[in-house]
Amino acid sequence: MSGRGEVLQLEVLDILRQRNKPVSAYDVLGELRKTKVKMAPQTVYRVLAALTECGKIHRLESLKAYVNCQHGSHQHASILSICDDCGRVEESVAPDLLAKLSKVTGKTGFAAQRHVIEVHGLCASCGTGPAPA
Amino acid sequence: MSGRGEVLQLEVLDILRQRNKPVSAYDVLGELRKTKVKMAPQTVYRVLAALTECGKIHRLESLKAYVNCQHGSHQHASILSICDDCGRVEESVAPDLLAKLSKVTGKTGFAAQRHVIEVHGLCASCGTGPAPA
DNA sequence: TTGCGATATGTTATATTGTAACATAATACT
DNA sequence: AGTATTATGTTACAATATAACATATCGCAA
Repeated sequence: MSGRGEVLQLEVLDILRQRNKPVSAYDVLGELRKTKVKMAPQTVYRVLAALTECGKIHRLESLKAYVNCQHGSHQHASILSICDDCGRVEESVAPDLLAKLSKVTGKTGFAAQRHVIEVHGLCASCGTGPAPA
Repeated sequence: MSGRGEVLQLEVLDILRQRNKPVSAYDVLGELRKTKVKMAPQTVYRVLAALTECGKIHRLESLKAYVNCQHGSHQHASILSICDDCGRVEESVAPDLLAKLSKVTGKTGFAAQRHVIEVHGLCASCGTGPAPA
């Protein structure tokens, strides 16, 4: 393993941390291009894949976007709550729920390998006092 | 509500039923274009959105594709098991699990509205005897 | 029944997201 | 050093999705 790409990984991680919201691959690309004009999509996707793989970021399938992992990194699947109003994402961990899920899907002999759990709704701030017009 | 678009809905539903596997919007488009040369993406997406809305089909976010609902139609969120080998999708229903999920994500005051649950893995046929080389 | 507002559908164009394929460079091993 | 292997850079393009506006249909009131 080289150490070249790792600098870029940190840079991308920083971008996600600063935004603290879901960011699309092309947004990341745009950010990177501010300093690296020749940056290509492929490169960004590779970095995002690497970061996702090692659990430092999460991909939000239903938003086609990425967020920084709030726990720094972890292996077990996350439950991601997406506020459809403010866009912020909360991360929950519930191993027992994952186990139950595997059990449910396993009834037919299905062997679960990767869980994608995304919950859309409204976060506490946006749900309670939604500031009427 | 008109009855014009409903014919198209049935046609799309038929395509998904016949394939019995996840189908991309553009695959559906291609199929439709066999008889309707001028069919446009927008139209297909609108039909798919309508069918999804009323629960007759499900969108697989992690595959960017759609499947026919195995139960004909329903309102509660489905748990979709996707076999990464043969591509087939199984559908589970587990209201208690959804309730638990809402409870977990609700700890912070988050109000869940829509659950996206997709499980990748291997189905019974593909997992047990994967036909060695 | 006709006129009009609201809604659905058709059409064109374009935006966004994602990868294939190959060139080049770094690494690791003999 | 020489060479196989893996990572990275680069170009081009494929696949997915939506904006914006035109046209048609419907529901309803005057």
